[in-house]
Amino acid sequence: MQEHRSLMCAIISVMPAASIRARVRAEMIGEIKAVARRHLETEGANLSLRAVARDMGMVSSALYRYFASRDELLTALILDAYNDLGATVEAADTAVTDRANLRGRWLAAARAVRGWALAKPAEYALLFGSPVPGYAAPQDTIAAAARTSLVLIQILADGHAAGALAAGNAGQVRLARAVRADLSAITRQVAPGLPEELLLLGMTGWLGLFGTISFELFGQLNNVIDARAQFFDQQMELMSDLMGL
Amino acid sequence: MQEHRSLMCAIISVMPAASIRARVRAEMIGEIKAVARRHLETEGANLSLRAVARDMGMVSSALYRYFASRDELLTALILDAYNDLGATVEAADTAVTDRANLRGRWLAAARAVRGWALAKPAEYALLFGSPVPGYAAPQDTIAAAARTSLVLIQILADGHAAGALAAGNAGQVRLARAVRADLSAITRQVAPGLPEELLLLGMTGWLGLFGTISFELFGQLNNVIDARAQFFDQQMELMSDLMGL
DNA sequence: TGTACATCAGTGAACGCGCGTTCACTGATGTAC
DNA sequence: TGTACATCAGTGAACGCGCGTTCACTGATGTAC
Repeated sequence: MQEHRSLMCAIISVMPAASIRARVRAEMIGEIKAVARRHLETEGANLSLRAVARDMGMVSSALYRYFASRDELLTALILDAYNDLGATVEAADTAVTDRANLRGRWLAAARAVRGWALAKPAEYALLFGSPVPGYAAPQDTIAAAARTSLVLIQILADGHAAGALAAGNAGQVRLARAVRADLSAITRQVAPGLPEELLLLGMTGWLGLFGTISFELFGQLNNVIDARAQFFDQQMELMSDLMGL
Repeated sequence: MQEHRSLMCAIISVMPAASIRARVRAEMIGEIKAVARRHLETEGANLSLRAVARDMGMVSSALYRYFASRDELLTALILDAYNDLGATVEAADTAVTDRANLRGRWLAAARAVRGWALAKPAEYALLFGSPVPGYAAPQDTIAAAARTSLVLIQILADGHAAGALAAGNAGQVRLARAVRADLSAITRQVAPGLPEELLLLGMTGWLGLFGTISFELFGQLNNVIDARAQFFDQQMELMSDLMGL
């Protein structure tokens, strides 16, 4: 963040006057979102424009120079959060140098999701918690939302291409026709050639991953499991076995 | 509900005068909660006492004769919801006459959870969605919250007692010490003798169950899976295999 | 059986606060000649 | 290089609405003698 800001200053100093205003504007938008994110932490999705403005030492109407409405600000936050999570998980996967180590990549990605969620619980809740009443997510968020899942699908696809997943549980899956149709619509778009049976197992892992994190964050593991990190790892190992990674 | 009410009238008619007031009071409380539940549907957890009062044709301050605060009403709703879900799942399990049909019992229980969630999405979100900001669930809810999980644990325990789960995946689980401690604290209380490895698999099923439903209800399956019911069944079959049911 | 009293449900006004959004405005910054 | 104009950020007041909670009160219902 700090570096980001000084980098911006450097950029500004070499830019023509015309874009300074644009640059400052971009920084303002960033700052508003940062303050709003802090508010999410305590208030949940009941984000108050006035409170954000107050924290920035501005009058509430000034925010309308940057966002046309409260919903638009919320959308920006959601989009950022999806991208932030996606980038984090992509980085975690990429950091595993042995690309053939599928289990290692899965575990790294899964732990990255959990780490991000624990670090930014309010944003996690915004993405994966109960829908905000009266708010409808626009189409723009779909691509950003997909980034995280694509990492997992890529791991499966890599394994399949290398023939490493032949011995997994995929052979035992009997797919219902309608489910196969849904799944093949996905593979067609993002991983041609990936068997639907394998993708089903991948979704099991995906659901188990987010299910475990949601239960931890939303309090369902209170008084049940204390060794959270180890429990999570244990569950992810099981998912890994299931997928044949 | 209709029957319930006429039953109450019958009861009232044979009761001493003193308890009529108490009876009416109980009915009032029930009606307030019913209206509040309807409001949850559209407003999420941002429940407004004034709106509830308005819908009942009362002045908002009148509600304070029945609930000391908004939080107390919320708590009552949460408690009711946990018990309602618990009773529904218990009934679904009990309805499977062949008690040795573990897979059938698991699927029946799982489908009951999903059916309840789809029928009462707002209440599901209240229990399993993002925590309500500023609201802390009191201890009273713990027992009610456990009812649903107990059904699943009982299925595992029955299977274990019958020796039916010996061939499952439990043998391959290597438990971390701290996780084993957490799990054995649970078995000691509710299912003595149940191996911790088996309970871990049970929790995987539990997490997969709620993870799948949450993703469906909270919109994460939009544009991904259309054949919801069949997809759910497919996932639950996989969980069933995993647990060895 | 009848009367005095206590209990309780519900009222209506008020307190003190919050919110999103609009609008006419002031001044500073950037643009074009 | 200097000046007239356009753009834009931010102000402050207002609109019209919401909220939870308290409090003194009225009247009806139940209780005790």
